[in-house]
Amino acid sequence: MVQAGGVAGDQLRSFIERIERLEEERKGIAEDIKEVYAGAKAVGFDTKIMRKVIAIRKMDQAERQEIESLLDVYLHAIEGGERPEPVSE
Amino acid sequence: MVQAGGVAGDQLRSFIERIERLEEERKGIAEDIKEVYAGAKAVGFDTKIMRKVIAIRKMDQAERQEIESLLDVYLHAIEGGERPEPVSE
Amino acid sequence: MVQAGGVAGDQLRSFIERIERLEEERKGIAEDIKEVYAGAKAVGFDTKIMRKVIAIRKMDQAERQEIESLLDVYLHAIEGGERPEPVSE
Amino acid sequence: MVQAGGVAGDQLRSFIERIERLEEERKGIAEDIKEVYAGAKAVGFDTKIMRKVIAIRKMDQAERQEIESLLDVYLHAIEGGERPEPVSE
DNA sequence: TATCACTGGAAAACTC
DNA sequence: GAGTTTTCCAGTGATA
Repeated sequence: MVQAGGVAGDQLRSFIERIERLEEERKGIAEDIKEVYAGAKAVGFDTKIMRKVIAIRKMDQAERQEIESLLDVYLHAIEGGERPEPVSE
Repeated sequence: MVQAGGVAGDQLRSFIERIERLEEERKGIAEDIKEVYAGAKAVGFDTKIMRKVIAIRKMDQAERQEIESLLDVYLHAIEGGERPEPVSE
Repeated sequence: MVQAGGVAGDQLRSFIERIERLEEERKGIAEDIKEVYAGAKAVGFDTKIMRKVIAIRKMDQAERQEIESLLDVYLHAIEGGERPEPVSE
Repeated sequence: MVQAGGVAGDQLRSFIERIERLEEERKGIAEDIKEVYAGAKAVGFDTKIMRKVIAIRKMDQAERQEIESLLDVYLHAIEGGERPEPVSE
């Protein structure tokens, strides 16, 4: 055997290096974000409020997606004949 | 010493039993919820859709709370003099 | 047109509200449990171990129920006049 | 009155949108990482161990950087003509 | 039964 | 350095 690991070892190394590269990137982006916050703070904005605003916008977006997925489910149910219409009677 | 644990043991036992009782309750409620879904399904409703609706309503509520907390932070910031008004200039 | 929210709508609304109420309760209990853990931690207990203990007791209980139900089956078989085979193996 | 959304508003909006874009990117990378782990798992590697390996390599790297920076300081001191004390302790 | 999403706890990161 | 918030993963429970 040539070296500890052999082919499996090469494969493992490849996976790990890919992850490490991605984590580097992610770290870089995290720093960018931090810098933007710092810049905003430097010109007088309250970063705590900014974070809240961003959180709310994120929730909005998530909700919109949920509603769309609801629509999908609903249309699918109609096709399937689950319950004829929401309002019969 | 009378028995393994003594006073500390009694205390621990008490904590654990309280938790177990609460978990029983929680389990009971989970069963109730399941029953309600079953009842709804029995009269023809699509539980998948129901779950979506409930999830969306939950998100609405969470968002409303986030907005209120944003307001709190905002008012606090004004008092603190962070940034005079959102729109100066 | 009856309007969205006819009888079926009322029924659906009722189901959903019941579920939401139950989920509220469940959430409340989850908070209670957390508080008990916090209290235990405050007086020096290791909550991680406590969780293990509770998990084990739960398994024990499940086992006991298993045995009891086995016993029930066995006794019913006897009452029914069938001659149960002696449990071999 | 300039209207909510004057210059300060534009500036704020710009900050927030930049952050949101960066968070999108970060999210994408996080997903990539997850996929790599999934791929590794699929061919039989233990991701838990992989995480450990990566953590250790990160520590190693931090250590190496520590050493290099120490070396830098030392070399600069030499160039500057100061006579560094031999590293004692 | 097996996949699928979700909840809850543990760990990590960031802020102050 | 402490405290709070995000992030991550494992366990649980629902659905098909």
